[in-house]
Amino acid sequence: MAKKKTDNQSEKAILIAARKVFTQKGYAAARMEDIAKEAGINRALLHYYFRSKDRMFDIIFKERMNEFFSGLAQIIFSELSVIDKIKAIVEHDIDMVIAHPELPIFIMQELAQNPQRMIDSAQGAGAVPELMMKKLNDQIKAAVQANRIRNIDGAQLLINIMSLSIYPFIAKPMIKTMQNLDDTGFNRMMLKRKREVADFIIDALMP
Amino acid sequence: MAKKKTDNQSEKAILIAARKVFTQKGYAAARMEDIAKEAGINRALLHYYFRSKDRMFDIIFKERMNEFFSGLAQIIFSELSVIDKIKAIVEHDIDMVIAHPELPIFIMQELAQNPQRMIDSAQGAGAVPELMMKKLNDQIKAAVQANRIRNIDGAQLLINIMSLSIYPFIAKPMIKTMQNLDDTGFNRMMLKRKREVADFIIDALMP
DNA sequence: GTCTATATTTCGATAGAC
DNA sequence: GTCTATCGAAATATAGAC
Repeated sequence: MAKKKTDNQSEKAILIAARKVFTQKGYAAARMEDIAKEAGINRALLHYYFRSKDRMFDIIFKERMNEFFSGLAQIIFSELSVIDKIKAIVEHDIDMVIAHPELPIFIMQELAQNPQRMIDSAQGAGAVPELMMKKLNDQIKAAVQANRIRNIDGAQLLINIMSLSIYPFIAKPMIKTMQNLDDTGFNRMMLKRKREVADFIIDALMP
Repeated sequence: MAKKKTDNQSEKAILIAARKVFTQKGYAAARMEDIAKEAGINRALLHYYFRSKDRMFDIIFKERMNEFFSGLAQIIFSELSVIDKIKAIVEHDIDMVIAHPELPIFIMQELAQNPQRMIDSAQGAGAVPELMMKKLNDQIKAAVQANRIRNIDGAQLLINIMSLSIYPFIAKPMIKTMQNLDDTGFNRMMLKRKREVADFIIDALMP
């Protein structure tokens, strides 16, 4: 039963393989042959299921964009305090990139090649980005008025949180070399960093 | 005199073009034809001067790596105070990425594809990374003892500075869309951010 | 040194048998 | 649905004229 049909097993295997290869190598360097081999099937089948490399890439890219951004909105719209949201976003982002280390470079590299993808994606999300920023800024304003934190622009705060959480994984080869770490050591450092990043941001916001 | 020789004008034009095309598109997506067209010459000349795409890329990549890292060492080894070094690194990094916005993604993407490049480069620099970190950590220790700043690991501090300065440029398409900015607006925001990032870091370090 | 023409290889895509 | 074989386009690299 390694052959024939019924089951959409091959399609699933292809999607898993495509996700891996595209994410690791990027669109331009990814080869249909790589994906087929990774999926354990023939190149022709890729076209049977997905017609072209471009269409396959579109599917994978949208999926990965969603993976990258969806957690953030959920936390922002939750009822946590500002401080707890900072902690939650750092926790979420670092966990995400430990689980998917190549995701940030993949997303950012492909967005740089085709920024329109970001605009399309934002429109697909309706007014979510605007609502998110409003929710966050309102909450910051309240906390500032109660003298719980210093004033800061919500957008800048988000950029700071994501920078501190995600950039180290983008610069991973650099950090591993300079700190003389292997993959295990790097991940251990990043797990420890969760706490340090949250504290660092919170310290900077204390009045 | 648009033709014939003597002058190494063509070689220079090719290097400039290669730098631009490789940095914007990355190795895999860059085409020899793109580079030739950008340089205003024929594809065959690229091979005459540089033999292959790989050799050309090596030259450009090393050059750009150096461009990316050289400023940092200079500041670390200077005689500025810790606080002034933080300001100087932020200033330097943000200026650098405003001048060369595609540099960080280029470096990080290609390093991810071939981490060995980082190791080679670090060896080429001798013991510079180690010396750099020692110098910084000693200076931090002294400042902590004098109660001028809180304790922090030098490596973590450097990661934080570079994250806050460089990541926004890696995430540029994302930020432009979410903040509804054009390129001018984005750069204006980043220039303003110089001060904010330095303050943010320094606030987090105040005892 | 520079160009045109062409060789060579690689890759995405399709045809057709099973 | 899956495979083998092959087409045709694109991309790197080289040969050879000027």
